[in-house]
Amino acid sequence: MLDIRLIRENPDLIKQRLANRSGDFAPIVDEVLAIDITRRTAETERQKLQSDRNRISKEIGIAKKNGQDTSAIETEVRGIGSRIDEIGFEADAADVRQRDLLLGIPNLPHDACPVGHSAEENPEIRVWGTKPCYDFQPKDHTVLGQALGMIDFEAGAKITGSAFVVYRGTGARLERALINFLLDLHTTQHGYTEISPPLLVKPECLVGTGQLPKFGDQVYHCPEDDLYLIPTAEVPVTNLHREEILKAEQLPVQYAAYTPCFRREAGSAGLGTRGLIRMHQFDKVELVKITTPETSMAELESLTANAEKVLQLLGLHYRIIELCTGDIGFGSAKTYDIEVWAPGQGTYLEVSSCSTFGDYQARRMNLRFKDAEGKNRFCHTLNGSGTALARLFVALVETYQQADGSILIPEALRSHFGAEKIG
RNA sequence: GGUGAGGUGGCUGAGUGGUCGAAAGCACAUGUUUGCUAAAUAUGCGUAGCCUUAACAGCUACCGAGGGUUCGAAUCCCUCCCUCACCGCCA
Repeated sequence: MLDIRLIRENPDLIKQRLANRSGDFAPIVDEVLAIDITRRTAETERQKLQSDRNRISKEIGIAKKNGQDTSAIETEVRGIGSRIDEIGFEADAADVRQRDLLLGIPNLPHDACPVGHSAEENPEIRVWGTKPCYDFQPKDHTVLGQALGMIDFEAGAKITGSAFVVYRGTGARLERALINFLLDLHTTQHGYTEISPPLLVKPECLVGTGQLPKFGDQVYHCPEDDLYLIPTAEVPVTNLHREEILKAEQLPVQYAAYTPCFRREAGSAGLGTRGLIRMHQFDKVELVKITTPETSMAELESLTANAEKVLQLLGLHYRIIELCTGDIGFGSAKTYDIEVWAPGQGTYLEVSSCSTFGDYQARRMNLRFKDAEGKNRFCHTLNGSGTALARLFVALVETYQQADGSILIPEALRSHFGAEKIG
């Protein structure tokens, strides 16, 4: 959520910076400005009337104590009360409307975010490793995995539906080994505290991180309890500190959480995403940081480096893409995507998206810290996958496939997996 | 799910209709004093909104949440949430 004061004082600057995103938000900004005036006018009037009523009510109390008749003055105050109700209704309605509008405005792209219109303009920042060469035609993970009995799409479709998968045998074991490998790496080497959160959250948590109200069609909802299945651990973990005022010395907060993620992927059907690449449910280890405004940009670099370390240790070729203003997420101020090479696909797969949200999420969830001067300020929040499991699974299986269809397990993963190869 | 007891400021804890944003204590901050640690003493010490300002100040709201009664609610009524205890059920 953007600061209404900033919008009020620099409307043109705000519009200009939002114009670099995809979508036209100038009309919403104008509506916010108009409703802001309505709201404040009504609020001021209400407060004046409340002040009058408070003063007169006190006088009534004193008069009654002295045994005086107060019926006339009580009638007068009753009139003030009904006016307060009327103007208050107006003020509250404007307040709700203003907040709704503000929740629909995306974050301002950071100055360091490259300007561009679409994904084609995302600059490549760096590349690690090289594409592996094979003296045979590398196979797709669905072919390899199904031949080895690791993954079963038919079973997933049978018990739940399409885009759900059953891992079995060595497939399930590989998934579990990867989860443990990732959590161990981030908690013991990178200083993150492990979190295992609920997978169902209240709507206000999704508002806090930005999925609601605008992207409600992408999350699974349990209407009887008004709870949502998390689309990413970012939601429960960042919201751990919602409505809190942290002490400056607590920062940065660093959490690593493994959770399944649930996404409806509405509108994504038939987009040529075969196999494990786009599922309604997938595992992910998420990294979340809560920082001061001064350190967030440096923390984004270290967060990204922490995620990259995963691929380096597993020996998987990848590249870092920086998202341009036309392609960054709704709440993001600056984002790096990590894309791993999948030989069977002949393409790079996004396995991590590392973003700083500035104070955008913190405002939505009222997450603050007390600075050295004792002032309460909004924190900055960051998160990135460290990493998504299903696509990591794909890259691993496809990269380490052998001519005979077996899969070699990279050195770093062997102690977690408990074997050197599959098949 | 049932019954009972509770939810007040960072913490403890008063307050059952009237100048209560809320006593007191602790913690914290600052000053003073006894040449240090410590003690004593004074002052300050919640969050947000509105209106203003060079700054201060002022006003309004907030005592789990939301409604209601009233001229006036932390205090009375209703609904809900949470915590604790016991019972039932259960991985």
